[in-house]
Amino acid sequence: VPTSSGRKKEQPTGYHHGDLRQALIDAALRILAKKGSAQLNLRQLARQTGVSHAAPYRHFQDKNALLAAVAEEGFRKMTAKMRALAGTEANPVLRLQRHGMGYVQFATENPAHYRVMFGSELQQKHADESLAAASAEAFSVLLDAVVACQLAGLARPGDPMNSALFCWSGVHGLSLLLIDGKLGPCGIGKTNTHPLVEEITGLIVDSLQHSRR
Amino acid sequence: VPTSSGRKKEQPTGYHHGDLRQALIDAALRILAKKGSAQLNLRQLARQTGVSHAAPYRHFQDKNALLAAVAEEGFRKMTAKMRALAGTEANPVLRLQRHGMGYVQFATENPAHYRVMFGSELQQKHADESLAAASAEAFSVLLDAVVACQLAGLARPGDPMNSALFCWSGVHGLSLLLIDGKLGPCGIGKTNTHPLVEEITGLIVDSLQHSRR
DNA sequence: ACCTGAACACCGTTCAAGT
DNA sequence: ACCTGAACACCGTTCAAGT
Repeated sequence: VPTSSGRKKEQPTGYHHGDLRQALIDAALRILAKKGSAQLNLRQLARQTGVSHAAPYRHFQDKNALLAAVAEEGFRKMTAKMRALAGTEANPVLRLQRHGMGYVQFATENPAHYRVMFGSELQQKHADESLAAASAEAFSVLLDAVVACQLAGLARPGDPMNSALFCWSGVHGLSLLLIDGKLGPCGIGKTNTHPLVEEITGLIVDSLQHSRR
Repeated sequence: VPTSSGRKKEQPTGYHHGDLRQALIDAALRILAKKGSAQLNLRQLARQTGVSHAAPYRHFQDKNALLAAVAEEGFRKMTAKMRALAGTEANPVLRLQRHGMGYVQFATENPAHYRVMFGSELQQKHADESLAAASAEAFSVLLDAVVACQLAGLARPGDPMNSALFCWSGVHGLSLLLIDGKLGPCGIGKTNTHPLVEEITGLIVDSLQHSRR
């Protein structure tokens, strides 16, 4: 059975939406941005989308499936941001740092969305295949960058997995501390990123070079 | 007004409990350990404690206040574990690493509890003073250990805050990746800690020494 | 195929009333 | 002081019925 047939563009049947599924996801992102995950519920989503509270069940098995779709979109956007911030930078160490800064930037710009991606509202994350794939692709950006550093002799050799996980731990922890406001106010200016972000991501990538282990 | 009068030992009045407040917290911890935070609700807690569903409101303003108390107890236990794992170790760098391992160990042994401490179920964490104090004390363990490293010339000088936050980011991120199973099965054996934990906490403390910044 | 309306079980919270 | 029972608003989910 095709698991996601007709997912991208549903026929505009003359019913309320050509793509209620995407409309629900968009509404969820709006709620997350404005109110937070505590206010996110299917009935409210249905109301905002102009359908009955039972309609979402035509597109999602349950609330958890909706959350999984929201998380999946988050991973795609985060991956794009990580790649965008690296731009055309040639130095592999700096590329890795820019990926990390992109990661943190996505998290601090979309705190509630980020929380859905990693928090416990969303149950059994591993059960959703396409969510797992989107998450793996984000990680692969870090992993590939670490390998590039190794090839250039700018990171300790050996299994790149550990080094990449170390980087992920660092940016993940940093993001959450920023979101929780443990490191002071999160949004300093509009486009400016927090000065600590550059410093700490720098510490992270540096430690890949200098480690004695 | 005393904010928490008679908090430790309430008089056994002959009513259902000498200390319903603590009984509710204990019941919450039991649910978190066995079922996860999704199953944690006041009515179930009241049922398990043998009181009506309205009784908890005599001791907690709302569900959020109960979660704050649960989180606070988590920070105390985590602080104790961080101190315990350092034991009588003399080397300040190794002490710092042991603190980090204790942090991760608490998180992986009590994943749902840890999630309440840092997740978004609990709203406005900063509003609860005694929760903020318990959280700050846990952080101070790391901070003090970093200062000790600096005094011994084993960590770069300068504001120890950044270095401590870097360490916290690392163990926080590592804990969550482990809890989410991104680094393979979490509980390898009963008392054995994951081999990656020692390695990555080692990387973290090492980077405090070797950083060029 | 897609959506509606009623219905069920459940939860957070409040409040008058009980001991 | 501490607890109970009824009550209200709300949510997730299901299902027969509509177009």
